[in-house]
Amino acid sequence: MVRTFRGEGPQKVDAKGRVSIPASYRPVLRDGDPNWSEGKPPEFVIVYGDDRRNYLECFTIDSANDVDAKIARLPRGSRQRKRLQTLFNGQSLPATVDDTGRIVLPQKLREKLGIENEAYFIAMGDTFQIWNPETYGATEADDDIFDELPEGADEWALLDMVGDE
Amino acid sequence: MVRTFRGEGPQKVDAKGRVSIPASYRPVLRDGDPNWSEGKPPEFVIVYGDDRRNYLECFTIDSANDVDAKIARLPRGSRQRKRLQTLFNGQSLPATVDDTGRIVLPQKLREKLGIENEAYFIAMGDTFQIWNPETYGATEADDDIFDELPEGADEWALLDMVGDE
DNA sequence: TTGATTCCCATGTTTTCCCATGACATCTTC
DNA sequence: GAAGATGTCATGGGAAAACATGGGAATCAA
Repeated sequence: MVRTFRGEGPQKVDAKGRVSIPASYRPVLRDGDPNWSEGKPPEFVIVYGDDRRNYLECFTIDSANDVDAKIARLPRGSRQRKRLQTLFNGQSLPATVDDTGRIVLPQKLREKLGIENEAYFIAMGDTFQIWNPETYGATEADDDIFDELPEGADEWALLDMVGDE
Repeated sequence: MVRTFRGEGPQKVDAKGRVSIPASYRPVLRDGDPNWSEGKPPEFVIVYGDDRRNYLECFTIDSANDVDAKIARLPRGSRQRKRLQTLFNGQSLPATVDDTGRIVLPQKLREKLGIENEAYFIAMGDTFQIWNPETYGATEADDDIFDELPEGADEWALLDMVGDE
């Protein structure tokens, strides 16, 4: 079973909003879709959020279900639950990978991100993100936690902040 | 089986009160209607409540049955039970999706919400809501728990308030 | 009978589907 | 090991289907 997205890179977006999903993500999407079977197109979930969020976050069906289950454990009517449902159920949409490995980014989302003819994909563990290439460059450059590490430390130092189990 | 509504957006309401149900909700409504079969129009339940409630909450037949079952477990004659029955059985009505994917919002409900020619749909897990677009904008804007999160945190931080099992 | 409700048909637009092509990379086969 | 064969991938274009929305006639209800 494959469950972690890996890799990053730019991808062309055509006039209809179609984008190829990086080939290495596709098996992960398939495996993460409990309804998938040979011949059917894999489905997944795109979370776009409100205007503070300038990228798309993509979940396999399985991980989306996990999140939904977690949300469902919050007290009904609580503000957290409402907010999370707005984000995760409202400001999101189901997507389908077609048989050539593409998805369609609806115009609404392309406008939101300012994407015209290129999108930047980056793997993020059990999700992946889609950015406007320019936004991605800018945001990453000026918000890098690595810059805050002590001189000489390398990124793995961040891992030591996790307790083993 | 599809069970989670996803997506949001405005939808035109015509002079007769007709509104298109967002296409992505339709399969969920169908799957949630145990009586549905090819060719029949899917049914669901609209809860409108009293004047404290300024939106409509829509349930699939299945989830409406779940709610009814839960209510039935409350002590007969208890105030909670009475209140919930009033809301859920009394201040609600059955609805049918026609073959073009629309429903009719009765005039009474349009007046209650102040809806004239547009309605705002938003998915909320196993239900979806219908708002007057202005009311929705206003309510969301001034009650956002996200504004209270620490600088740099994103919405998922809200999820951490849930215990894992 | 008069307004409201339902049903049927119409239309412009958006999405989806199906087919096609060119770039690579790999595998074959002599 | 070189020319071709094969496969995957990214990308494009046109046709077909789905969708959102309107309008009118038929039906219903009070």
